[in-house]
Amino acid sequence: MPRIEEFDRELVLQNAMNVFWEKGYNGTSMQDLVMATGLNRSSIYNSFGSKLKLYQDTLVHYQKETGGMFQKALVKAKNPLEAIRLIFEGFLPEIISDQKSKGCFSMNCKAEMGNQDQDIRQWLLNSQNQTLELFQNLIKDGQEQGIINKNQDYENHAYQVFNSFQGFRMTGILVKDRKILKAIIDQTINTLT
Amino acid sequence: MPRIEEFDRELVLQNAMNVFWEKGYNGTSMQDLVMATGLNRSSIYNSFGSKLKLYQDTLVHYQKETGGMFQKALVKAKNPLEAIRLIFEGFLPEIISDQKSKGCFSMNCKAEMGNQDQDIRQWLLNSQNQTLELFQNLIKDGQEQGIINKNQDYENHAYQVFNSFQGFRMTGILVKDRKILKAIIDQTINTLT
DNA sequence: TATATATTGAAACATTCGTTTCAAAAAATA
DNA sequence: TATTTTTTGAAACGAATGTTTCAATATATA
Repeated sequence: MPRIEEFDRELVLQNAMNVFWEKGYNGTSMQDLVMATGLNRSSIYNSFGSKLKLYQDTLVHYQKETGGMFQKALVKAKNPLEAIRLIFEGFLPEIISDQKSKGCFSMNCKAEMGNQDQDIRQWLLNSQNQTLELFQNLIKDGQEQGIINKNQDYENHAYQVFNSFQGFRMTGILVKDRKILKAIIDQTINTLT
Repeated sequence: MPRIEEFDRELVLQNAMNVFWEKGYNGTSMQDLVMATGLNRSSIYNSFGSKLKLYQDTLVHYQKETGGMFQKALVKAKNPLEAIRLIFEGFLPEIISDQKSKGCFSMNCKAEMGNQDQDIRQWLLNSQNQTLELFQNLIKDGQEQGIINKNQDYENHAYQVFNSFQGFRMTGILVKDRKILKAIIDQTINTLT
């Protein structure tokens, strides 16, 4: 009996995400979202509840996207060390071609909303733990294979890589020079070998 | 002849900065600023021009503050390597005691406003260059003194330290464990020795 | 085809936004 | 003390904010 939703939910989330990404949560108006998604105001509220809920949905959408990039790197890599390198390098095209200087959606979210909304804060913590665990597992494997040094235990190594990765995303906002970015990746990998 | 300004300009900037820092530019309303500074609306406009100009003034105020912290580290340090360590460690108290999870004002600004206002973008670039030059000079000195390795030229080393520093400020938003933060600093210093 | 259900479009909601206005108040100079 | 200059307080500005409303529209089932 029900009339079915006409729009492509993932496409709407993609478009909404891009606006939030560029302007931030508070910098984005409902009117911006109406124009970017092509949906009517009432359709947005009917399907997503509120501006904040829609924002949270775009965060999950983003997580899926980046999760896919991580998986690609894991599949392509021949060993754990190369996997970490490929994860970093996977963001190079996005960083360099980012004409609008949107930066990283996740970092932007953390800076703007990490201390404003409890649900978002929890999402950020979960996302952080997921990334840390991924690095931890890779480094543990690498250490067992003798590819990665044991100067530090795998937890500390993982935090260091995580730290460097976050710096990488922030640096990439104003630094677009591939050579410099590559050097930063090299140095991060170097601390593991 | 003129009636003199009654308020302490630096104190007003300090209070305004704290609001912007916690809520972001777009998350802060003029009413927030009136309450935080104790000034009347018209006084704010009369003395600072607009919300955006006031924000820009708080950025400069912040730069003075952090510049002071950097100088303290330089004075206290016995060598360039220790200087870099002290710079990082100088932010530890702020990070750990940051109950509101405000993070780093400069990182927040970069994430939210770096692509929204040309003047702010330019300020961020200047600020970045200043920090990079500081690190470059320290590392060049350290290399000449034989304290810092020559695995990389001083420019690349500086970018790596800068990158790690930005990661440090972002990581510190959700990670408050002193041991972990110390380990991140240690690893950053390690790449230089 | 008739019915039930959900989505859609346009308008309106109260509230808040950043900013302006202007008369009253205050202080330094003459 | 009189004058000049600036700040201050309170109110008001139009525009924009996020959200709600509700009749009209569209569709899958019976």
